[in-house]
Amino acid sequence: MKNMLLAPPQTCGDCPIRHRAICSKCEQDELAVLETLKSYKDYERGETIVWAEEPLTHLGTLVSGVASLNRTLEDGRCQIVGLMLPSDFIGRPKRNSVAHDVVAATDLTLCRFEKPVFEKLLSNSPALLSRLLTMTSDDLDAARDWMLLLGRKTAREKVAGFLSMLVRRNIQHDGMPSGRGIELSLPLTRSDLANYIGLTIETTSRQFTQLKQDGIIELTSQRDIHIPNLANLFREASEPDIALNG
Amino acid sequence: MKNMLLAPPQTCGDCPIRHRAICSKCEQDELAVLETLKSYKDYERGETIVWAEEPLTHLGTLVSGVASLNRTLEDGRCQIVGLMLPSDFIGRPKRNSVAHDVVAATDLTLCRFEKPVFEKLLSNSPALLSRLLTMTSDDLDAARDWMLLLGRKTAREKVAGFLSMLVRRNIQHDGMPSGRGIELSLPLTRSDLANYIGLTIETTSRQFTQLKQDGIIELTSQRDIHIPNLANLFREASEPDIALNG
DNA sequence: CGCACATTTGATCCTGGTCAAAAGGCGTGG
DNA sequence: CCACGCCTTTTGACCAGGATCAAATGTGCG
Repeated sequence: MKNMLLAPPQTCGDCPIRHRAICSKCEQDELAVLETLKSYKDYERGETIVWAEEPLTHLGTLVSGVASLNRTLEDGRCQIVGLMLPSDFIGRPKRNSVAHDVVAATDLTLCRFEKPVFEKLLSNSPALLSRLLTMTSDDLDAARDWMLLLGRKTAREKVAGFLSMLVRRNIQHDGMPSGRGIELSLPLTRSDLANYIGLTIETTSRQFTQLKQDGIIELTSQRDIHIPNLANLFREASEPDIALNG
Repeated sequence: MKNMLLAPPQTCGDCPIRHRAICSKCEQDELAVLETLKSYKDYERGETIVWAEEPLTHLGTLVSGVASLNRTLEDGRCQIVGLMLPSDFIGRPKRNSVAHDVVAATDLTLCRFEKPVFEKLLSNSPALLSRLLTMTSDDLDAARDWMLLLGRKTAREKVAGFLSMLVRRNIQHDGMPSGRGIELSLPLTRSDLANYIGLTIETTSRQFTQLKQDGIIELTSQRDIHIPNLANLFREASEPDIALNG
């Protein structure tokens, strides 16, 4: 067998992302209902979870792994318009399709509900509805941040900006690192990465070697990065380093 | 006086955007409550309605005119990350600031609520909450569409794509045009437009003259455009012309 | 009419794209 | 354990689309 996925949690109480997913505002009684209606499904790296413009049958939360939202033009040009990490919500209620493919960037596990079932839950649970609004608003803010990166930043800033984004999302959930440095593991291939930041693989690669030579990052392996100084990275990304204060 | 704005409607019943704004799903009783709490405010072209990272005191709906959401870097580079047209909702509940300036691109009128007041309304009205979720999801879809344009499209496609987007939004509200052609009035200066599609004013202008020479568009005045054939425009934008069917 | 500002046009430069080849990783099988 | 082949990533040489700098033209308003 190609790959063993971690066994998904059996109960919501054990769920590692329980406190930041769509269900995080639900009380015990609501949670009990969700528990009976959810089901887990695993996908392998490269599998398409949802096809653009095709009927959307399930909605759900990413429990582990990484997925990308891919928008592709007829001639093959591709832009990744969203990166889904554990606890992110995938799909859109009250719509029978979405405009992008959802693709497993790594092996991953989904906690799913059938779409009509979830829609009914939503209409009966203000906690769920309000949490989904907050998460959607956060996604919108992130998308707009990314528009600035795509529209106005240089290749070097784009790569540094991507790494900064990953660091921020790590910090958000794991807390501040003890020292000033930090370890990072890339969840994307160079090709995905390029499609996410609006460059070619070649320029992306070149910028990586540049940042390495300039001491901003250190590659411990193909996928693992050590960042000796976060402030330096944020500066290269032309981002305010608010994540370091507060 | 520099400019007379249209008098805003006195009652929600007269409101021109009543059926597609945040309040469109409210019943008469809820509407009556909103009526007592709303207030109108006019802004002149160029005025900043909300400053990025500054306390957000009001939320509301754009009644008339156009506003842009501007994200600006320290060195002056600017990207417009959203274009607000009448009926769009401005601001974010449960957050005390936003990451972008909101700027009046034309003279405009807002239908506003004080933020804490609106938040209370939201928590008591599923109709309001659910409508806001739908609108936010639509904004997210639009932002992701735009990421594709910013990250992967050529200058010519970007300009054509901008015009296509305007046409679609017009059609959405006014219905299909009778003939195959359509009139369009640009709500943005060249500079705003360039900042929206991630180009300089110079390239934007060059692409306009190109599209003009190629017969895709005809400029009747600086701001007014005639599009003889929509399908041609959509093709230049590398967009599927779904808006023409259905 | 004349001034201020927006837009267009022109000439040149440079960042990132393209095409091509080399180097590095990794799994399979001898 | 190593050799082979496949695929990903890096590096190189060259090209081109859009940026930059500068000037001309157009437009609205006092």
